[in-house]
Amino acid sequence: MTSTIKDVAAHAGFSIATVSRAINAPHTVNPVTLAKVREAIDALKFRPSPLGRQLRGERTRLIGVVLPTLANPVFAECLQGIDELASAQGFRLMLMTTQYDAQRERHAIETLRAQRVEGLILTVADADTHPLLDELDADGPLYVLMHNDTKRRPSVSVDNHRAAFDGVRMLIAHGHRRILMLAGTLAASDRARQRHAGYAQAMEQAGLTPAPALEVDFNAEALAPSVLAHLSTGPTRPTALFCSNDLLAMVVMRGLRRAHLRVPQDMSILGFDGLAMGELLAPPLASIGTPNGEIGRAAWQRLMARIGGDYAGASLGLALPHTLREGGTIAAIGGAPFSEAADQRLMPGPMRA
Amino acid sequence: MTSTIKDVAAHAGFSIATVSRAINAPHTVNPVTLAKVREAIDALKFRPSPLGRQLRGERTRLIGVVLPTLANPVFAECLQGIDELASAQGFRLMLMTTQYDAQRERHAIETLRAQRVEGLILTVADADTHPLLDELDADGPLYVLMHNDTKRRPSVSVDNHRAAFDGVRMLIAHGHRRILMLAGTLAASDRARQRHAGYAQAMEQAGLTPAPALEVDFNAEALAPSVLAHLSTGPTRPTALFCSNDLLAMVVMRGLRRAHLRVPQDMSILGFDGLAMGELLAPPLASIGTPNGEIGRAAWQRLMARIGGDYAGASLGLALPHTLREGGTIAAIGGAPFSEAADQRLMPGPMRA
DNA sequence: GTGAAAGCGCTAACAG
DNA sequence: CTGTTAGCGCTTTCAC
Repeated sequence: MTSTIKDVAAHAGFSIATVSRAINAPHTVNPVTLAKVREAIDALKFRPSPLGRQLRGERTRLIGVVLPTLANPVFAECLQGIDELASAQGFRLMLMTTQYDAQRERHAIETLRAQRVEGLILTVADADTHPLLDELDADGPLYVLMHNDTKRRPSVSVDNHRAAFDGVRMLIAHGHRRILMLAGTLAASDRARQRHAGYAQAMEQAGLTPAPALEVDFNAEALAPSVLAHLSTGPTRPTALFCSNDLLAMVVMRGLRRAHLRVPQDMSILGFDGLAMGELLAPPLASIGTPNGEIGRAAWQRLMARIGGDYAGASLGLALPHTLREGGTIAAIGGAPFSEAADQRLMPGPMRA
Repeated sequence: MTSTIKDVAAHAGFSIATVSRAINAPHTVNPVTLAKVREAIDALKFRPSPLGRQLRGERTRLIGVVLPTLANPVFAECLQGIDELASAQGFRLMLMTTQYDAQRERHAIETLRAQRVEGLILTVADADTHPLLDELDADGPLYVLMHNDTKRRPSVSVDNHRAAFDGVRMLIAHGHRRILMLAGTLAASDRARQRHAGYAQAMEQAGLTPAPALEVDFNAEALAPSVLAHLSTGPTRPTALFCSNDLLAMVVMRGLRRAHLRVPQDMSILGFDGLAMGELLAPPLASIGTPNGEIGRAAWQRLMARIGGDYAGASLGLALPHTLREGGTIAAIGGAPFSEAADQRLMPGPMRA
C-alpha cells in the first residue's frame, strides 16, 4: 500500500541509508544522487513513517495535551492556541480529556507517556497537591501546566488571586458593599481557591466581611431555593455577585431572570474568563478576562524551551496579564441599595426562607 | 528510564516471546509462568510501548481528527463526543485543525496518514467536490465525515436542507413573509448551500420569493452599512432573519441592538446550531439545533464499523434528527408589520441608503 | 508451553 | 560520498 524507504532505495538504485540521508541531511549527499532519490520519492509518493523514527529514537515530535473538558470554551481556545504553533512547527498533538477526574488524569498521562510523547501540556484540577506531577518531575516527560496558577511548577496562567482582587475592587469602587462569591460544584480546584482568596482580600482591604463561596449547581434550570435564600436575607442581602466563571455567571443570570430579578438594576454580576460570547449577552457580561489563546501559545513556547534544555526560566510559573471587561451587568450603587419592588420580585410567595 | 519487554523477560527468567504472549494471549501460557511474568511486569511497572506494536503491525489504535476550528463550540462538542468513546475503547486521538483552509486540510490528512492512523474523522469545507476524499476512498485510511451532509460519502450530520426548511417554515407560520438569510463569509461550505436551499424551498412553497444569502462579516463590531441597508429598504424590508449559524446570529443581534433595533419586536432572529449558550441570551435565541455530541459519537461508531469491515450500511450518509428551539427571538407578526418608530431607529441619519 | 529469530520502517555509527 | 550493520520494542512464525 504505502511505500517504504526500502522501495525508494530500490527504485533509486541506492541504499536505504542514502535515502535516509537524502531526507534528513541533504547537504551530505551528492547532488546527482540527491536528485535521483528525490525523483524516486516523488514517483512513489513516499512519506517517511514517523513510527519508524519514533521507535528508533529520541524525537517523536509528539506532544500530549490533557484537558478537563472541551465544553468550556476556555479550554477549547487554549487548545486552539497550542495547535497553531504545534502544526506550524511540525509537531503532532495527542489529546485526552479528563472531566476533572483524577483517575482519568492519571490514565491520560500514562497513556501519553507510553506513547513516548516528548512533552505534555495539561490542566489539572489541583496542581499543588498532585502526586502525578511529582512523578512527572521525577521521570518525565517534561510538562507545562495551563491555567493552573502555581509558583512551584512550570505553568502558564493568569494571577488568579490578583485578577479576582482587581475585579472585586472594581465592584467595590462602583459602590457595592455586600458582595457574594458564587462557585460551581467543582469548587475544589486551585483556581477557585485563589479566586476566592482574591475576593476575600479585596473585601477585607475595604473593611468588608468576605463570605465563603456559595456553591451553585451548574446544570439546574433555575437557581436552587437555598441559593435564592442567600440572595434575599434582609439586611445582608448582596447587591453584587462575583461568579467564579462565565458559564456560571450566565446560568445565574438566567436564574435571576426567572426569579424576576433584573440585572443589573437589582443585582450586579461579574464573571471570570472573559468569554467572547459574554459580550453578546444583553446586557453584556462584565468579566475578568484571561488570554486563552495566548496562554496556550505561551505554554507551548515554555514547553519547547524546557525540551530545548532551558531549566531556568521556563521551569516556574508565568502569569499573563488579565483584563477587566466592565460590561453592562454592573450597576453603580447609590444611597438606596435596593427597591421594595425588587425585594418582592425576589421572593415569590412560598419561597420566602 | 522506562522498562521494556526485555527487562521484564530477564526479571521473570523467560524469553520476551513468552512475556509477549502473557500479555496478549494469557490463556496460551502456563499459569505458573503467567504469574511470574505478571509479577515481573508489576515490579518493573512495565507498560508495553504502543510504538513497537504500531510499527510491527496493523493496529495502531490511533484515530485522526481533522476539524476546521475549536473556536466554534459546535466542533468542540463533537470532539468531546468522539473523545468519550475513543478513550473508553482504548484509542488515541490525534488532532489537527484547518481553519477551513484547503491546504491545511491536505496537510493534516497527509500527516495523519503518515502516522498510520487507522481511521479519520473529519469536517471539511466542501465534501462533494473534494479531491482529497477521493484519494482517501482510493487508498485509505478509512474515514467518516462529520457535519458534512452528503449522500455520496460516509458521514454523520443532520439533514441541513430539511432543518433549514423546517426552521423557515416555522418563521412563516409565525406570520413572517419577508425573511432574509444571513451567512458568514465562509459561505462556500456545503452546509451553507444546503441550508440556503432549504430556506428557498420553504419560501417558495409558501408562495414567497427567496433572496440570495446576505454575507455578513463575522468579526465586525457593528453591522456593515450595506447590510443595514438591506434590512431597511422600504416595502421589501425583512421582518425576520435566518442566520446560518448561532455565532453569526449573536453577532447580528448585537449589531441590531447598536442600530437601535429591538429583537424580536422589530426583527425576529432564527439561528442554526442550537448552542447551549444561546439559551442564556436575553431573549433566548431561537435556533435549529444539531446534536453535536451525538454526531461525534455516531461518527465514531460508524468509523469503527467501517474499520471492522462493514462496507454496507456504514458507508453512506447518516442524518441525525435536528431540533427546533423556539426561543424568545421570534415574534409573531400580525397585520401591521413594522412600527414607524422602528423605521426611524433603523436608519440613523446619514446612513439612509 | 516455551524459545530463537525474523522483521515492521527508520536512523546512526562505522567502514570503505 | 555511500553502503553495511545494528538495533529501537514489539509480535509472530517456526522449531523444539
